[in-house]
Amino acid sequence: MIINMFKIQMKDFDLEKISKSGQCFRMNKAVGEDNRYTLIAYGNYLEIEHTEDSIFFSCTQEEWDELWVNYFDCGRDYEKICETVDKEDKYMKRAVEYGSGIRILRQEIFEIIISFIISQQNNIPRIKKCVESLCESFGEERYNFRGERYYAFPTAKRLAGVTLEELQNCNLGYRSRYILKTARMIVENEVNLAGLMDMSYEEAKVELMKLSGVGVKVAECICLFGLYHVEAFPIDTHIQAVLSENYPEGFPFDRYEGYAGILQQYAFYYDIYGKV
DNA sequence: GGACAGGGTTACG
DNA sequence: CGTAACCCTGTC
Repeated sequence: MIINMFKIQMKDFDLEKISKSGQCFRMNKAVGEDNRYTLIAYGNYLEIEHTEDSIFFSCTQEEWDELWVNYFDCGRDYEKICETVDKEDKYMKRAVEYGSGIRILRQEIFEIIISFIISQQNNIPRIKKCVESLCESFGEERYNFRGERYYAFPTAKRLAGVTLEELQNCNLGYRSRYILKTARMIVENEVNLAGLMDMSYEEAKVELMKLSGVGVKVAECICLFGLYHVEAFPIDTHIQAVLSENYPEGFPFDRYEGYAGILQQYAFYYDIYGKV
């Protein structure tokens, strides 16, 4: 059915959880297919099918090596990370078990910046709608291997050139102003995206907060999902509730130095979906 | 059907 | 430095 299926075996890889974990907004379950997902990233369209013992990707080995192996963070051992959780930490033990299969994707920086500006005071289904609307309106039109049309995420240059009225058609609410200003700042090189890659987490965070609509929380999300600083630990309303309920003495950041953000992702997922 | 909150940030006082 | 205002939808 799918042309150029590339097959791998990988543990800790659950598309359902990754797609619902609120880190990416363009990965979706294929309609009517339980184990198949579609994804648009870095301008490419990908289908993924999960069978009992293998995962199939609609790409060549070359494309896999060049892009997707890195995108799915295949070089990291998530099991090992989960094993470092304190046995006495019942909450985090449950969270990593419940969220087993979650990975942190290495996504495109500009897409992450805009997506997480949209995410403020917003919920995941609506964020997805907004992002998709933005892509349909301003993203480059392309065709997948099935001959179906899809849209790449808009470039900064394209967004910087639109009017506020045009943006508002995407139902972004008050975030339209932020997005337009941020896109323009990036095009004007007031914040240099390539430069961000070479900065430390703390430096990148400060730099990102120059952008309109980017405060502490959004900057930390961008660092975690767009720059792959897995030490970034964004605290939103969910995580805030988790911390005050389960870590009244404070979260053990020292124990998880350098990768606390990955545990944050498990906790976030568990808090949203794990409650009975 | 109106009120409210949803992965916050900005711009005031 | 605390707090209201900001858009827009889905949900109650």
